[in-house]
Amino acid sequence: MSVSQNDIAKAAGVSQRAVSFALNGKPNVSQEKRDEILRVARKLGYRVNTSARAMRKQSTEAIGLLVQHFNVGDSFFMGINKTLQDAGYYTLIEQFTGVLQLDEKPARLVLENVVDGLIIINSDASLVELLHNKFANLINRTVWLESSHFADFGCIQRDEDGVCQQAVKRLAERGFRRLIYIEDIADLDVLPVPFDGSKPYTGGLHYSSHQRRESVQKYAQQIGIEVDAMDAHTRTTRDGIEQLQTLLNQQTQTKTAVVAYDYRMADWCFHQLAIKGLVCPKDYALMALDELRFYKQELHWQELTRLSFNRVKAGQMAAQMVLDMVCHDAQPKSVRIGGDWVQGKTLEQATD
Amino acid sequence: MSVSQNDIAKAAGVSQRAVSFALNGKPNVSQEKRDEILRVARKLGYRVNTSARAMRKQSTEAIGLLVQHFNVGDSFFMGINKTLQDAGYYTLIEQFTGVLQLDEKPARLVLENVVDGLIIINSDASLVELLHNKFANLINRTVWLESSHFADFGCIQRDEDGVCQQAVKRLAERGFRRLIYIEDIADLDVLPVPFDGSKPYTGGLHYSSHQRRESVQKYAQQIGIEVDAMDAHTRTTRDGIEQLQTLLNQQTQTKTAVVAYDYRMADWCFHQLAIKGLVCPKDYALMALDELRFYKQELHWQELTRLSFNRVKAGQMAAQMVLDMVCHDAQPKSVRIGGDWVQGKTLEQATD
DNA sequence: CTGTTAGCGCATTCAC
DNA sequence: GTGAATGCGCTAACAG
Repeated sequence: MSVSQNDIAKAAGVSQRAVSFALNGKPNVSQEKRDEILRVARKLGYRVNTSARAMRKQSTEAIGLLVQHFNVGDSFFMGINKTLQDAGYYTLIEQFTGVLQLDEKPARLVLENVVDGLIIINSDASLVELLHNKFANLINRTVWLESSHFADFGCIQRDEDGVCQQAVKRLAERGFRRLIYIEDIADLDVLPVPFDGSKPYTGGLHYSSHQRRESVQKYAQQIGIEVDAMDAHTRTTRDGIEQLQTLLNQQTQTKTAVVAYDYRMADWCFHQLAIKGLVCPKDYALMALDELRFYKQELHWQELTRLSFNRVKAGQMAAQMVLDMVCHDAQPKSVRIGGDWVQGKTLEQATD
Repeated sequence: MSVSQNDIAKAAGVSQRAVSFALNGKPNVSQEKRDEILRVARKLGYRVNTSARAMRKQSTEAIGLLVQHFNVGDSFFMGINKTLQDAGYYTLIEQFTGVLQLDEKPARLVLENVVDGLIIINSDASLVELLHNKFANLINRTVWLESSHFADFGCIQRDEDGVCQQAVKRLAERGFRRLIYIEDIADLDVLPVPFDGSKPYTGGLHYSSHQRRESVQKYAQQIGIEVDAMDAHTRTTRDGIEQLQTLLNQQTQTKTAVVAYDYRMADWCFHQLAIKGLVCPKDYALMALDELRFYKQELHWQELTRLSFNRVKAGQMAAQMVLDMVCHDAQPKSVRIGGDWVQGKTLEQATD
């Protein structure tokens, strides 16, 4: 069996209170007793019982992470976990698919008093309602990271609009007068089934899908730049590339750039066009509105011009925000985070 | 404050024992009392206090996930979390960098009695020693997933050797008599620093880096196929592509295929060679030994011939294994999991 | 400055 | 079939 504070107290010939105080670095224990207690504790291999402490303190010192899917979360996770670790908090992670139901397993995180606070990544509106209706006590201890929900406090989003504005502005500066905006809004109902037979993510489209297209068009129009927007549907059909090729062939004298929704979309364009014999940047210019990468250097394709969103930092911010809520009952203001411009060779006239 | 079983007992006019028994579906409570208790519990919005239960049951019903980095874990996470959820267990996640020290934050997971079992992903030998020396009680409740450690039980690895054998065999069948094996063993000391200023992963090379090269060479040699092995160093220098191009140009009459360590390496080859004007599969054949993707369809590059490792399933196996250990004191046999051959257009003579 | 003691919420044993 | 009583390991109020 594991050794308790009581065991230490007996072994060291002191009271259990002294042990608790010594272990937690509190005053009112003489230095010699403190030293002796720590010595014995180490010798006996004492380890706190987190459950007991949590019960007593009415706080689990754990933060829950509710995610729709894991495949975009890695950089967020790193930032979040690092910050929580440093603050002495545990990270409890739970995946839910689509709309979270109260009777589902992932809901235990909020149902069973296991977390002091919550970080919710990539959620849609349904979860907001659920939390507001059923868990009002949690709502001001919840941070919404990259979720469609954006209220006065507790929300962190990438500044989609600002990023698009920056992209259009930079392209205009480089003389581009026509943009082909390409994204990949999959029809969620017809997505193929993953390996394990489970349902694919059906929580609705990420809000950025609409936002980026709209914002690019808006800012391009303001400066008088022409935009052709298209949807590649790479996950359901395979014919997007012909459409893109046709659009590129319409390129007359007007300098044209392909603006991809994100790194993957750009990747797909590059690959598919290469198969068709079109080489970037010789035959066309290309940039991505989002990078979706962990370490900067992990994007092998350093030639890609892109707006990179620092998700590690965003994760750190989210964790700090939830800690402020939990520890100081604060209501930290919501923020939108901009993107970092990374100039690569896939854009002609690289002048900076 | 939150409502306890005692509150329910008072409200329903029964004893607390009855409440506990009713809520946990145990016998020795009359049906009418049971119904009434459940009704009251629902009305009052009762939620279990996980800490109290854990303390009483001497088991937290939580499994810890110790990871070196998050960026390869997504598919593992999905499988693991799903299986643990279904079994009613929580998933506690903690990242550690390089060699885990006892006085470091991530070690709290094992230090503080917060988990019933452990899944360790991508660890090197140092952690094995640590656990054996200091936490003998945890060692037979630990599953090593994709870690360099491979003992009699509790280990799950991709069958590196078998996968390479399969790759060589299939390439031989298709008439390839020369292979260029390419990988990317970065010099870890000179890796650029990530966004956040933190140290990059320095836990040593993943064992597969050595294994794949060796196995490919071994099996090729057995059949009399020539192998040129090279290291691209894409993360530190940029000149790997010239070497690859040179090797490809040496292609005389012998049918040659490029065998990439993983999807990313293949991706890099494809991109860089495209920039040089070399198109796949016209100018060269290409395959990857590992896919590293979440959903099958998420690899936009469906043309890539690859050996795909089902990490979601591996994650499920890992979770099941740790549950068997925790719940039934079992010592499940270690396993090596093979790869699935996915035939794409990047390999000529696709005949199956 | 130190020891005693009372719960935190739950599962379970024991007497009835 | 049921209620009273116990203790898990810990923190903190209280008394000495």
